[in-house]
Amino acid sequence: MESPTRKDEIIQFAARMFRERGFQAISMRDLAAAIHIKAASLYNHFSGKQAILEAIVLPTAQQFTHGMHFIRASTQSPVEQLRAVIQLHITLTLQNPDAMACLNNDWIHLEGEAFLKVSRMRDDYELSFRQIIREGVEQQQFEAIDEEIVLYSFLSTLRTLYQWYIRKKPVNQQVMSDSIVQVLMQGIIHKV
Amino acid sequence: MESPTRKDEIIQFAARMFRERGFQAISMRDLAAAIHIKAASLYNHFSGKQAILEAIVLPTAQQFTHGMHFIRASTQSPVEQLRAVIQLHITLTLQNPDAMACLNNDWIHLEGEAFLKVSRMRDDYELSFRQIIREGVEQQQFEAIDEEIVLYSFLSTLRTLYQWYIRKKPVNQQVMSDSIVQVLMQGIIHKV
DNA sequence: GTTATAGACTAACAAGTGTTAGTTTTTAGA
DNA sequence: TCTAAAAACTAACACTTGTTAGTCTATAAC
Repeated sequence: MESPTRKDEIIQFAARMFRERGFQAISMRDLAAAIHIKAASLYNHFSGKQAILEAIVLPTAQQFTHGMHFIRASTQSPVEQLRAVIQLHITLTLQNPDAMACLNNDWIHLEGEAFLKVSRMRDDYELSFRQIIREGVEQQQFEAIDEEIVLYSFLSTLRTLYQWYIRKKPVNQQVMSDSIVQVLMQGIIHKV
Repeated sequence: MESPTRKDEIIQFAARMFRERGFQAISMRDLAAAIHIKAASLYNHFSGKQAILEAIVLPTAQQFTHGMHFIRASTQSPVEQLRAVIQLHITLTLQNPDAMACLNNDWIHLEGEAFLKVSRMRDDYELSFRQIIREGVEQQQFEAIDEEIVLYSFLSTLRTLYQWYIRKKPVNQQVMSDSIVQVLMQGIIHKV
């Protein structure tokens, strides 16, 4: 009953096309044609275009929520938690870059309950992120810098990872992670 | 002949709406209604929807191109040039945040010559950015870090500035600039 | 072999899309 | 006041959109 083939194939193609041209720019006929199907046949698998978008975005958003909760529940120091968050973004991005793009660019086109759900998850995520930074400053692990700017700088960088990771050839996840951690944490200015 | 009122008003409204919901999600009737006009009347001012998008995106892109050329033509050190680039982004973003959003999110929906033009400008811009970083590393003003990751981290942060600057209340441009420069250049880790 | 089901199909709908043609109104300068 | 240009209008076009209804077909279980 749960043969994962067809439905998942649609999701995968949709994610790729939404990423490349945007949710609004892709019609059900475009999507169907890519799978060599007629548009009406998509409705055997999904209740509509919105349902496809939800099937892409919601699970991805939930992975971030769970990851962040796990990190916050740990006893790690702020520095270690921040490193773990970076690692979380890298892992999820490499795992499904197309879905990451949709989560970042097309979540606004969700409607009704799904939209509210993702909105809340984004808010919660940013809140947790902000708390890690605050604790790091309080414990003097971080400089006394503007929290909002750190949050925004980190999140911007991590959220657009899907646009850039390709340029690193056979992406060595550990090397990449170390580089990002160094740039974000230590800055770029040469020390002494 | 060059009364700037009506045409500019359309551009301004369009930029705001494109920013909020995306170029593809806004119809000519949506845009017209926002100005209390009928859709057909828009064609007295623009040849079409594409022309409106171009009128928003192209001038903004050109401002970046000119700014970068000016910086590269100077005799400043890599550190100073990088600081100037950050300043350029802040200035242009505060000057017209809606247009910045369109340049970042909707330039893909440009067609024909306009698309190619903006594509080239983006490539050139990134190339210059990369050169500044490279020279900084060569002259040992920067750490020996992964150039691509620095480029991507900086550009991601600066390009999404329009999403965040609002949270700083009566935006003091100098204070904001100093904070961003510090976070990006020096990192966040507390030193000794 | 019969049958149930998943998954494809055709045809069509109502609404919305960008755009054009032609016409009327408003505005501003002589 | 008259006139020419700017800018609004109505009406319609050809096409695309998401979606539905109803039907046919292949596959797998019994």
